[in-house]
Amino acid sequence: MVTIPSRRKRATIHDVAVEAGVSRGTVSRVVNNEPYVSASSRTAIEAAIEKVGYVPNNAARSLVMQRSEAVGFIVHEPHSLFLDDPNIGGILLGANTVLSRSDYQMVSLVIDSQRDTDRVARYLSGGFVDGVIIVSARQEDPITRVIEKLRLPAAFVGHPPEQSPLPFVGIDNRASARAITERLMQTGRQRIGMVAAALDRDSGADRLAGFTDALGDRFDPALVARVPLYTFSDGAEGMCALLERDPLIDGVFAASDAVAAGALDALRQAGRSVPGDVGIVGFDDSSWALRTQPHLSTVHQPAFGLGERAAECVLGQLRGEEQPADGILLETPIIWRDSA
Amino acid sequence: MVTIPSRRKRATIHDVAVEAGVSRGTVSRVVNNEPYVSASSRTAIEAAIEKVGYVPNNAARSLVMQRSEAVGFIVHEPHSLFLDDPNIGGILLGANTVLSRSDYQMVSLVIDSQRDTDRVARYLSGGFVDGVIIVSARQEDPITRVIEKLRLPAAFVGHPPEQSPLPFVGIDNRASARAITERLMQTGRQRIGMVAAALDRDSGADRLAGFTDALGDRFDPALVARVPLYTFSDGAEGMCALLERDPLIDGVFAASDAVAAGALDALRQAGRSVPGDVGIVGFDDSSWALRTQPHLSTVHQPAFGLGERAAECVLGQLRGEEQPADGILLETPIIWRDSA
DNA sequence: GGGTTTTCTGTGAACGTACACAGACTAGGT
DNA sequence: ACCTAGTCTGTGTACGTTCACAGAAAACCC
Repeated sequence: MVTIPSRRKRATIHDVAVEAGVSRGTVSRVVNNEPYVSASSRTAIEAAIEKVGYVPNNAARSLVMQRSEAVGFIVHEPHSLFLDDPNIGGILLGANTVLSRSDYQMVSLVIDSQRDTDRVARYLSGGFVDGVIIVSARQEDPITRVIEKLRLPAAFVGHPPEQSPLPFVGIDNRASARAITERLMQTGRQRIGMVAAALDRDSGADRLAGFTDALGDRFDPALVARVPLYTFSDGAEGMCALLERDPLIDGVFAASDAVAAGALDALRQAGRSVPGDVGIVGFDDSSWALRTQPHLSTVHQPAFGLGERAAECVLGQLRGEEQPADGILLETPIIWRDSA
Repeated sequence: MVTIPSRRKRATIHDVAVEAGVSRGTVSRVVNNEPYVSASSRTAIEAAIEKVGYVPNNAARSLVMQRSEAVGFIVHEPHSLFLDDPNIGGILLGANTVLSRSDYQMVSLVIDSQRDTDRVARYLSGGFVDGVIIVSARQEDPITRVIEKLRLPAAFVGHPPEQSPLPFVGIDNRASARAITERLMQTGRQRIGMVAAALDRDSGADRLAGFTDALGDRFDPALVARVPLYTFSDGAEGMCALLERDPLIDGVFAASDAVAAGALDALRQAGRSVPGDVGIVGFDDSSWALRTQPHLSTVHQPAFGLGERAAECVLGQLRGEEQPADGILLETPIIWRDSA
């Protein structure tokens, strides 16, 4: 049998008590900054803590307190999207800011395989977190079932799974898509198409629906190119398809800024000028929008704000406040730049 | 006094035992898949688990087992870099892949303020993780002190803090920078400059040193523009400065792909063609490299591999294997594309 | 000086699990 | 019929905290 090398044994509250010549209770009071401890005991205990190198054991603490002071942040995205999606970082930072203010530790859990899913479900069940923020959940997700079963305080960012009473915070993709498409029409574009992406997800489907809403009678299904992902390369591909179907196209709504950047690249290769020959708008107002030439007109997605609100929602539940049953939708201002 | 709403009490192993008419020990054996339990007990216990909705309590388990089966992944970057840096995502995914394979849960902790630093230090001390991977640590970091004090198995990605015996995995920035600069010279560029960034960090300083190494006698300090960050906008700014100092410049090493993309933009605005008038190379081989026109020649930084190796290093320590005292350096192939 | 309040301290129980141990029962061989 | 080995089960203890409680000591008031 292999012997596991014993890491140096950690000092416990009991060691400190012995060293300082007091009892566990008194040490506990000092550690937790409670009143009713004499100055002499306090200094002795502080010296003892320093001497033996004591750090409290959170596992023991959270066992007896029945809480961990931590909130999970679950990202459930395939590789490529996780790396590319500019929103996730903003959401994460927003959530972390709010949680940090209340002295909660945010722990992010990345799900990247079925094995991950099961392990994260166990992790959540295990009492390592008091609440959870979920970014882009899947339908029929074991994670969602665990949350409901445990009544774990939770908040979804984006759409929550169907039939689920869990709170969420998101944006109105459909209305935003309609609004920016209308602006595109108002600038006099005649033949307006869309590079629609990620139609298997709510955000993708809603953006297409908003586009259709805005065009009304003028909607032409031939002018919609469908691509699988919100990526640069899919954007370029979609744009090529559109140009082939209608060389006279003069307006394009790209389902995201990354898609728009790809489309822009395809337009340049085809020799079209933007915004001269073709006007193009994106969605997200991510860092992509300022990297392109010209800069993208787009819908601002308040990623940081989404993270903040989701965190506040979870903290509210932790404090026992009643949360609005239906979700919160954040504003999505339209940013008008040079690409249309 | 405010009453905290009591969440429904969770079922314990004891509840399951009562429900199934057996003892705690037997339930524990079923839960942990141990032998020596009769078929009848097993089925009764499984039914009882399902009925009472039992999930093991990790806090209790990790208290008694003295380990948590989790590894921390600490990201210590200011906002803007965290969002922009294409490497972090790759490192994270690589680490998660390896940890997942060994059934370890990766928990990422983002440090974004002093308050975060202290809280993360407490978190690590608390026994919530068995090991830790640190991306871009700071000198004089409380985190590093905690790790040394607890003898927590750790691996740094990038340079470890000075004087620290902790293992790390990284790349040889200096040699890589020299190699790509030499390739730039071999293509016949005569007046070669550099947009150097992040000189307050090891990676930035090493890349400049490598550039200097390669040029030898031909090194001209006037042809180095220094900018604070690895960003698109700083790259554009640095390139403008170089063009002003020497309009005849015909080769540029940008300290990162993002910097190179910015420089490319500045060159376009100045009416220079790439690679016709000016050859430009980047560093990282990030998603930036294929988004530019022309695609960037660059140094491939094996982000995913760095994450994998760091995770393997921590797992090795957890298994009690001796680790190489000095760090591991990964290969950085040069990718030759169209920009030079 | 006797009572009351306030401050301070120690002790025992609990949190939910794993593990060692002891004991009971079964099966197989002589 | 006896011993042995293997299978199965229950019990007590430990992990490191927090918290309620009980009591001691000090401070205050008439």
